[in-house]
Amino acid sequence: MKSLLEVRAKGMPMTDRDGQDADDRFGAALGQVLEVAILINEDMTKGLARDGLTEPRAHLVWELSQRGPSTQRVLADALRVSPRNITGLIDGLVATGFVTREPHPSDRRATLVTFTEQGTRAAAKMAADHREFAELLFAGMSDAQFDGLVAGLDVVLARLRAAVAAAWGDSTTSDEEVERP
Amino acid sequence: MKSLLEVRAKGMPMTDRDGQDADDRFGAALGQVLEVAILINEDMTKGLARDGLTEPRAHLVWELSQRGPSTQRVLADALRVSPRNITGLIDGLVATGFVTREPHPSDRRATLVTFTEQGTRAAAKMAADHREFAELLFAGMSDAQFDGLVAGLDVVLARLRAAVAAAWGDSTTSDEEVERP
DNA sequence: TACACTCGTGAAGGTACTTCACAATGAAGA
DNA sequence: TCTTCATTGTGAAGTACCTTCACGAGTGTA
Repeated sequence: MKSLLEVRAKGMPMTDRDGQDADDRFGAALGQVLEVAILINEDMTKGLARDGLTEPRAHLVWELSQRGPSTQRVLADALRVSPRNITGLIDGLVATGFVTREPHPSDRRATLVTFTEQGTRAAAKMAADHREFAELLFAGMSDAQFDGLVAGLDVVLARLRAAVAAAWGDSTTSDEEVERP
Repeated sequence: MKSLLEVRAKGMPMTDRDGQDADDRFGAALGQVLEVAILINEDMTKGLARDGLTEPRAHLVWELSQRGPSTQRVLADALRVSPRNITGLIDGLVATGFVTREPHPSDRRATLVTFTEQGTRAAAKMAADHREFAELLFAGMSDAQFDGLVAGLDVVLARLRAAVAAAWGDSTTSDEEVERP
C-alpha cells in the first residue's frame, strides 16, 4: 500500500509522561480504526490489481461511472488532482481498454471520456464488490451492535469533518466541488 | 492523497437488482468507515508535509522509533517493501537531516539507520500528534457510546482479518514478520 | 579454503503526481 | 466583427515511490 494509515495501526506505547489516561483507551480505539482502514485498503487494492486496475485508475473509473461521460476537466475536479494528471491516467485507461476519448459535441477543445464495454463491466464489478464487502463486514451483527457501531462512527465522523474543516478549507466529503462565494 | 479508500466514501446507489436489503444499511456503514479512513489519512498526510515528511518516509521514521537503530534489511521487512526501496527512502531522510547511516558494529556489510536530533524530535511529535488525535476523536463520548463503537470495530476487524487471511497468506497486522513453518 | 548466502546499491523501468508553457478553441465585450 | 480573455488538453521537465535484476563486498560454515 502506501497509505499513511499504516503508520500506526497498533496502539501507542504510552509514555505516561503526564500520567493522564494511563490505560490509553483512546489510543487503542484509534489503532482499531487505523487497522480497519489499512486492511480494507489492502483488500481493495489487491482485488483491483487482479482486474488490471491501479488505485488511481480505479478511482477514476468509479467517478466516471457515477457521472457518465465527462470531460477531463470535470474528472480532475472530482478527483482533486491536476488536469495534467488526468491526461496521464486516461492515457493508461485507454491503452488498457477501459475507456475511450470521444469528441465533445459542442466544445471542440474538450473530449468526453467514455466507457468501453470492458470499462462498464469493471465499474459494475466494483459496485458489486462494494456491496459484497459491506455484507461481509456487517451481516449477521445484532441490531444493537450494528447501531452502536454506526452511532459511534457518526460521532467520530462529525468531529473529523469539523477538524479537517477547521484546519484547511472545507470540502467536506473529499469529492465535492470546490465552491466559495 | 492516493488511497483507494477514497473510491467510494458515499453510499452506493443501490441497483436493487435482486431486491434484498433495499435500505442498504450496510453500504452506508461501509461508506462511513471509508470516509473516516479518508479523512484521517488526509489529515495525517497534510500534517506530515508541514514537517517535511512524505508518507513513506514518515512510516519509516515511525518504525525506526519503535525499533531503535536498525539495518535497512530490517526496515524493508517491517515496511514490507523491497530493500532497494529502503535505500531510496533513507537517502531522502539523510538528505533532509532526519537520520544518518552509522556503521554496524559487527557486520561491515550493514548500516545502522539512526535518528539525528531532528529525527528524534519528529518521531516524538508523531507520537504526540497520535495521542492528541485520539483524544480529539473519542474524548467526551459517553462510555456506552464509546464501548459500542469499540465492540463494533472489534467485530469488523475480526472479519476483516479473517477475510484477508483467507484471500492471501496471513500476516495479520500488516507489519508482522513473515513466518511460515 | 571454498561455497553459499546476505547487505546495500547501481541500472533500468513503470506509475503517479506537480508546475509551467502553449496551441486551439470558446465566449463576451468594444 | 474584431479583440481580448478564459479554458481545454497536452508537451516538457522534474520529483517521489516502487519494482526487478545484477553485482561487489562481507559473513559464516563445512
